[in-house]
Amino acid sequence: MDDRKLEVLRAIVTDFVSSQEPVGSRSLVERHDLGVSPATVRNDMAALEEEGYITQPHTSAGRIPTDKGYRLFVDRLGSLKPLSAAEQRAIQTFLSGALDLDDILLRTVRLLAQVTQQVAIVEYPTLSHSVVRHVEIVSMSPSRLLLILITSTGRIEQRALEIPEHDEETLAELRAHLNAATVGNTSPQAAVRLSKLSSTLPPSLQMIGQAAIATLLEMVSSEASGRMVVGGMPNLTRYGSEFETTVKPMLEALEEQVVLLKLLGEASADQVTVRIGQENPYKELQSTSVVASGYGSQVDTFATLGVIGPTRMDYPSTMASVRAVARYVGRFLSEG
Amino acid sequence: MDDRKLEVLRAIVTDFVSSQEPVGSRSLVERHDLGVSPATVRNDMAALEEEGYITQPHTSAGRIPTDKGYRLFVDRLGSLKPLSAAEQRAIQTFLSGALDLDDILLRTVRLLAQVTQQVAIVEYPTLSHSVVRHVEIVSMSPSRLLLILITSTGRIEQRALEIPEHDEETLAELRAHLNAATVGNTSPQAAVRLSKLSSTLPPSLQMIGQAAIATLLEMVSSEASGRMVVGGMPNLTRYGSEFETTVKPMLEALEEQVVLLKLLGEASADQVTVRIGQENPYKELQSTSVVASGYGSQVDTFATLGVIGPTRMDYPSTMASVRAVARYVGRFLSEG
DNA sequence: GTTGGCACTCGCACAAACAGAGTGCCAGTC
DNA sequence: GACTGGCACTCTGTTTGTGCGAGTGCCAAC
Repeated sequence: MDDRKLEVLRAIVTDFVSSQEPVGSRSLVERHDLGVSPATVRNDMAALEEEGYITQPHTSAGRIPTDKGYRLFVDRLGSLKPLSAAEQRAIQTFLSGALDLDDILLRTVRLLAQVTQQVAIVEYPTLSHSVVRHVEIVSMSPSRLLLILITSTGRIEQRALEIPEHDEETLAELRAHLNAATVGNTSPQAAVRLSKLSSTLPPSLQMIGQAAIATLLEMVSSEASGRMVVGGMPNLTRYGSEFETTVKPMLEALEEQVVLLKLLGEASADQVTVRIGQENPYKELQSTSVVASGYGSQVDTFATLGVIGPTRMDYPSTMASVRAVARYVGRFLSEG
Repeated sequence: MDDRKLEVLRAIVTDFVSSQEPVGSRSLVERHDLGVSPATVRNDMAALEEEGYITQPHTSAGRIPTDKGYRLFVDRLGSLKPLSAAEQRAIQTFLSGALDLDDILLRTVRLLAQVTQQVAIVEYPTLSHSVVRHVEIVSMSPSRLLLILITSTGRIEQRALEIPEHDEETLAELRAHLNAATVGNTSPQAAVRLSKLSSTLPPSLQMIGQAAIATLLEMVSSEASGRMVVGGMPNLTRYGSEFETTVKPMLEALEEQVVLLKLLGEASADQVTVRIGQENPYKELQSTSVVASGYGSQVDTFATLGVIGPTRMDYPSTMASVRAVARYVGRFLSEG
């Protein structure tokens, strides 16, 4: 593809993103040193439109990028825009003094929303990549237990359990068994060992033990129920005009964890993925894009975080911010 | 105050709530059996406006209620509208099969949002009214502990703690002490007993113990950090027109836990409170109302739940729904 | 106290006219 | 062959003007 045509596309994308209005040939040459006349640009535009990278909302209006155009822009033209000094400083310091995992993720999502000026989403670290630290059994009432699972990333999972009857000694014994089987293991390992434990339990523990193990297995392998935090909702008001097409479907998606999870998708740490418009799996979200990245330690990916916004977003900046935050949080959580 | 004038006010409020348009004297007599002519109604309207209960957006438009008008309506005219059979059924069944506290509250907030068609908020049960069930200490790394507090309402509070060094035995001993001091006590009681414990710890536990007790005290008395769940955000799209005045400030409030807490205020169980327009503590939310109710057992109020929406909402229905849901959840949690 | 009538006031919807921005195409130039 | 200036054309958003309808306030009559 022609070099100048690419340059024109880049110019169109950046101008449209900043102005939100269709951009015409005249203003294009005025604002960018293309070294050619508007007429020439018009020819290039016609070609770009022919190939499906841009389109015009109506005859005799300027051009706006199509999803395909954005895609090309992101793939071939999008040098990540370096963060400002202030942003870098913010990212370096936003976690200092964080209390617990909840707090860390809350701060993360806020920061991400703030620097990108969009809606941010942070997934809780998934269990499968973390190591079981402790299993606790607590008696809530004569007929009710609470099983608690604590992992190396600080995540805590709880589940109630109905049980016919029990005494403290039995519970202590069971607790010891469960911990012996799981602590220090990753979730998949723990699952295997729990299954084995099930058949080797002393008779006195059979009743309660089986139920507890079943529940614990569920918890350990409950990847699907990945919790998440959302922030930056007020930024939605910046898209005032496109209420129906953008804001409404987005709010609906944000309400449904499952949808969100699917949207974020899976990404290994340090790799920023972009889903543009109809590339993403829900047709209601055709006019929104998702910029996501995995985060984690050098060896593991804990989970995913990202932002969601209108297709016409500032991809270079957003991608840079997402990557920077993901890296920092990953490192922070690995150390802790 | 004149009986008929009250009746006129009621008619104006209900009509305006359902149509969202200023209501005039003619349509008023057409839709309500007032038994008088439009001219008479006009006189009453003039009086009502004089007294500040209604106002007209511009000369020669119909009237709309003022906050004061809504207040009078709620106080003196608002017979709670009974729930539909479908709603009652929904409320009776929405909690069946709930897994844990998180799940219960999530379902609650969804239900509330659905039946009221507005944004719903549910506060987590506060610690002060619940009883400590268990305290757990988990070693996360050589220099790091995780303190976990479990209460009778199923709420779990966690906090990380930096510690110089420690071995398992010491921890076990400390755990025993902490549990002995707190289990079975309400938060305030536990706080007192923890303070006492602090001075009677064996020397071997002094170092770690002091730090742990300090942290635990914080957790036990951390009323302020009441967590909450929000749901029904998509309902915000129904106020499309009043973006700036209603939706934006609402989104901003929803992002800030502290603001939300203050908005919900405190209410004892089984008492529905309504804050209309500028009655609530944030001037940005002048055009929104909050309908809230405490929920809990017969003896205790656990926390508050409610909905937030535009001042022109259907108060009778909303209040009825909030009350019904609050009652049901309160009962459910008391039994569990 | 209530009612019918009437003059008056606005806001809003609709239409027509207009200005501006942008395009596509063509003929001329380097 | 690629680029440019010019020109006719198209379309939208805005402005301006007009008429309609809903609603009010007031007054005289019942």
